Amino acid sequence: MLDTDRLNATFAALADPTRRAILARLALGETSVQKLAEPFAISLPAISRHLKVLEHAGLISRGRDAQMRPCKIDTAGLIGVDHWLEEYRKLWGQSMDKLESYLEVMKAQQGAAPPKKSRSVKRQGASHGRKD
Amino acid sequence: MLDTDRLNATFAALADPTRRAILARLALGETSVQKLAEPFAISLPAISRHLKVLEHAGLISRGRDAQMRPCKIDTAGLIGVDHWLEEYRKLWGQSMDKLESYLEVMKAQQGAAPPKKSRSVKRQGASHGRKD
DNA sequence: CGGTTATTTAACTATTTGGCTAAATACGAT
DNA sequence: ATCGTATTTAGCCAAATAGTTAAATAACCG
Repeated sequence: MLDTDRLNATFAALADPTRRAILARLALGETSVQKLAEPFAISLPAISRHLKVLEHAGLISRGRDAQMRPCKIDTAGLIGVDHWLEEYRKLWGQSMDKLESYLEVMKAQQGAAPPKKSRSVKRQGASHGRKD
Repeated sequence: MLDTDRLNATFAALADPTRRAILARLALGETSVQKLAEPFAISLPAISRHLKVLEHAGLISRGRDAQMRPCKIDTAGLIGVDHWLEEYRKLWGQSMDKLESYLEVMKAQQGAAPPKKSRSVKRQGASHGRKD
């Protein structure tokens, strides 16, 4: 798959709020299709198709556990976006400052805790309260 | 406009390779619609509509110069994407090394001292092959 | 004013997308 | 084998999208 097609697919996948919400849920950890479907008012087949789109976009991958197909985030798609964005970050000046302060923090902590940027990483917390 | 709608629009806009190419061109500087259209095999009205989509997505803005409507990048949309991505960056560990080496390069390039605040990042050709 | 250039709007068509329901498939348990 | 649960495929429809050409608008030029 060409880089260009992959980006087409990834951005297109991210353009749908239901799919972004699914991704937000998956950021908390692997789950079954049913569990993923719960918060939404749409049919299971609809969810199934959203998942196919996300998978095709390199945003999730799927395993097999009995009759379930647990989904988890695949970072490939996100990294693709991040990399694409890299070209443009120089356009809004803050990059250096941000990187600088981030690095400062890291050095101060010397490999102790993982990124302490903006939000905290709640492993268990249910509310990822995104309106997303 | 809700955050969610804005993201829908931005991601949808970025899902089209023509629009990404337009953005890549605009990263080099402001231009007229005609100039923007040149590299493409599609009609001017088609370009015009792409521009409308990009504008609506907060990715470009337009001025007026005689009968031309020069377009330039609006960082708002890109920053929106970057911010959305922030939630997910923790999922792929590489951040430290990458930031580290990036900063290293920057320091090497603009004379000894670490760029304290807001040093504008020089354009240094290099890296990222653009297939877009 | 009338002409030329730059860009947009209108009207139409083909394709894609997202949703639905009903039916099919895949496993595990009985 | 048959049943029950989990998920996908099929077929249908409505709305959105990307392209087209032709016509409209906007601003400058003589």
